[in-house]
Amino acid sequence: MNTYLNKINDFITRLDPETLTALKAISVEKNFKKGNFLLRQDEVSKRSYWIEKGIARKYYLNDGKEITTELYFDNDIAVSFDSYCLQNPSREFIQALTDITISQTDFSAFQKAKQQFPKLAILDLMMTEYYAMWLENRLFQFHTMDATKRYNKLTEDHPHIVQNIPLTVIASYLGISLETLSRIRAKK
Amino acid sequence: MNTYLNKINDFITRLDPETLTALKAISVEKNFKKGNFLLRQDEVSKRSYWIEKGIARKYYLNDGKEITTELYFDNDIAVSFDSYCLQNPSREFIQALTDITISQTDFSAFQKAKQQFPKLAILDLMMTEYYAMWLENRLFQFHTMDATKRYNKLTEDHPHIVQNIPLTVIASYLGISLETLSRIRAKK
DNA sequence: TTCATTATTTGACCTAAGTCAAATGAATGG
DNA sequence: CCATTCATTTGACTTAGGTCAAATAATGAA
Repeated sequence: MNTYLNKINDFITRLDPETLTALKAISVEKNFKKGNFLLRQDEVSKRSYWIEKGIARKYYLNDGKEITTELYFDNDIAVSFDSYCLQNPSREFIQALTDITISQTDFSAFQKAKQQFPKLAILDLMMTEYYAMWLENRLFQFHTMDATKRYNKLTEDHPHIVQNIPLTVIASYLGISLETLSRIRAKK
Repeated sequence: MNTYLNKINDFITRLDPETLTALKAISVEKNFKKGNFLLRQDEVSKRSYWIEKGIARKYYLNDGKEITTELYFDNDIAVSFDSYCLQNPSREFIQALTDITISQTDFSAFQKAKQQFPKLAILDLMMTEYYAMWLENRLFQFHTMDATKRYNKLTEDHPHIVQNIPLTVIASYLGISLETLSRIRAKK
């Protein structure tokens, strides 16, 4: 999987100067304080966020309970995907879990740029493919691993996670209750 | 969601003749008998399958148990996604559940065609976006609905499903045991 | 038809994880 | 430095859904 991220990075670094300039022209750097929202429920996701530094998450509410669908670290792209694609109101929130720096790219400007610079369409495709594979893998983990295994896998993949993120968030990301997570951790 | 499928169809019908010809040139129609495999585990997914008529499914084995990850009907695209993108051996099987007719498109030919006809890259992007949204929705259903609700939703979305597909397949698609599915059906 | 094989149902019991409630620990503003 | 609020743990109990085993359909080939 990481192989594919490298491929994407290679692709970006090898872009011709014009395309690269066009991409930079539609991106802006911004900062958010811990706890603040990059996107709220019911807003239309008009931009994507490249996380330069810090941690963020995406979540939605179900029966008043938060379900965290994704955690973002350095170099991840944060976006409420269906809201971004369809330009519909989002059911998800995107929130900074630490102070963060992001580079945001405007949706409609990117749409136009893709027409003019076909390589940007290819880039968009590769990133979307990466996200789809990530989603497949997440489904796979839910189907084949119990709560303990999922937790172990997560801490293995992101050892720094526990230091920085409240357990409530981790539990909801793993699809288990806070209490169950606490018990899993107690066993070790 | 269906809105997006319409958008994709519109896009295809409005393609310029050259692009359309290029697309058709790399596609071939084929037939498979019920029970036969379009793709087996460990094979590399070198082509995508547009289902013209019939039903198919994608599944993998876990502890000797089948987990069905997707059901395909008319006009769906069947592909082992990560195997197709990365050209790695597939962990999934794709199998005809009825006699089916498909139109298959070669991976590497499509890659080349995308370079020459940028609109094909856009088309690929739209289809991939659709698949990612579908995956998000499937995850959403697993997180927010219990077995009964998932079954009701499935029969609602695909009323013809029960007539044609063995319950074992439906159960594994819903992520429940055959016995649980049987009990859910008995209640109604 | 009939037998054999496969699909589905039903019953009895088990288990991972959830819920509710209360206790303890940590962190932060005043 | 205390008090209040938030985060985490622990305990007791419940539950959705799984497992294993056996009983019925249903299907299909000879």
